[in-house]
Amino acid sequence: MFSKATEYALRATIYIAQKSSITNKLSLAEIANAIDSPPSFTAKILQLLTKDNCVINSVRGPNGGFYITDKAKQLQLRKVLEALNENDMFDKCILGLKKCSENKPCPMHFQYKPIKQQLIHLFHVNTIQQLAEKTDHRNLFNNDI
Amino acid sequence: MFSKATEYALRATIYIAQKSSITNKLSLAEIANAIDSPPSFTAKILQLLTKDNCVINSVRGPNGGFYITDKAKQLQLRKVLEALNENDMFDKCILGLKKCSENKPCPMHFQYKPIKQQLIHLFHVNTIQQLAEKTDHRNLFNNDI
DNA sequence: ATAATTAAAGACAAAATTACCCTTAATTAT
DNA sequence: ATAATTAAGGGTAATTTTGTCTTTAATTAT
Ligand code: FES
Ligand code: FES
Repeated sequence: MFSKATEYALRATIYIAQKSSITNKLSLAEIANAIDSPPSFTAKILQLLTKDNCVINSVRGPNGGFYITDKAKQLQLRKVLEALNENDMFDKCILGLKKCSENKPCPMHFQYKPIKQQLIHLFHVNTIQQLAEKTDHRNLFNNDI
Repeated sequence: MFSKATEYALRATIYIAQKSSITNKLSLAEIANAIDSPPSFTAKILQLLTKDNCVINSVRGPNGGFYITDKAKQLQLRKVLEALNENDMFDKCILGLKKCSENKPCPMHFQYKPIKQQLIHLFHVNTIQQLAEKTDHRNLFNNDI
C-alpha cells in the first residue's frame, strides 16, 4: 500500500505522539528501535517531518531529540502523507491511468470510488493524537511474533 | 497502490478480455500500445499471466498472440493479483507491521479493516469479463488528455 | 522443407527505493 | 571555554523495480 518511508513516517509520528513531550524528547535510536525501522533511513524521514516543523519538532544536543507539540497533535494524519509527498496516493486511478476522472473512468472507477473516499476520510478525520490514543504505550509496534 | 507490473497486468487482462478471441489473438505490440505500457516489460508480465495458462493463453508464430478463453473470463480479478504475487496486498497491515492481527492491532487496524474488506471484495466479486464489459471498446485506456 | 512471424527466455541496464556512513552544526553540561 | 551529545546534511551503497535487448523456440504460410 504505502512505501516503506511512509510506513516508517506514520509509525514514528504515532510513537512520538504517544511518548514524547517538550520535556521528554526521544532520540533517533529510541524511535527507530521502537518502531522497528533502520535508524539512518528513519533519520531522513524524521527530517522530512521536521521540515518547517510541520509535524514534529527536533532539538540537537544533549537531551535533545524529537517531540511533538500539543498543537501538532491536532493535525490530521494526512499531514504525514503530505510531508512524504504521498498525499496524492488516493487521487490516483487504481489501474494506473494517468488521470482518474468521471469523464473517462477506467473499468474499476465507480466501484473503487467509494473505497477511495473512505481511505481519504480515514486520514482526514483522524488526528495524530487520536491515533496515538488507540493503542497502549507498551508494545505498540512489537507484534513480531 | 499497486506496482507498475500489477497495473499493467490488470489493464492487459481487461483489454485482452475485451478484444481477443481464439480466432483473433492480440500481439504484444498491440496490447502494449493499447494499454500504454512498455512492450518489453509488458512481455514479462504477460508471461506471468500465461504461466500454466492460468489467466490468459498464448500462441507463437504467425497470427499468434495472446487471447483469453470464455472459461478464464469467468475467473475472479483476484487471479491477476495472484499471478503477480501481489495477492497478499490486502492482508497486510497498513502501517507495515509484520503481522496484521486482531490480537495486536496497530492503531489504525479497526478503522482500516472494513476498507480492507471492501478492497478484497472488489477483486473477489468481479470476474475478468465483468470488468471488460464496464467500458466501451474504443478508448478504454486512452485518457491521457 | 524453408522462410517468416510471434512469444518465451535469459541476460542486461536504468531508475527508484531503501539503507548506511561520515562529517557538520547546534545545543547542553561541565 | 571545552567536551560531550544529538540531529542535520551530504554522499554513497545495496536492493528492488522497471525497462531493454538479444537469442531461442514454436508455429504458420509458402
Ligand atoms: S479512472 Fe481508474 S479509478 Fe478512476
Ligand atoms: S495491524 Fe495494522 S492494519 Fe491490522
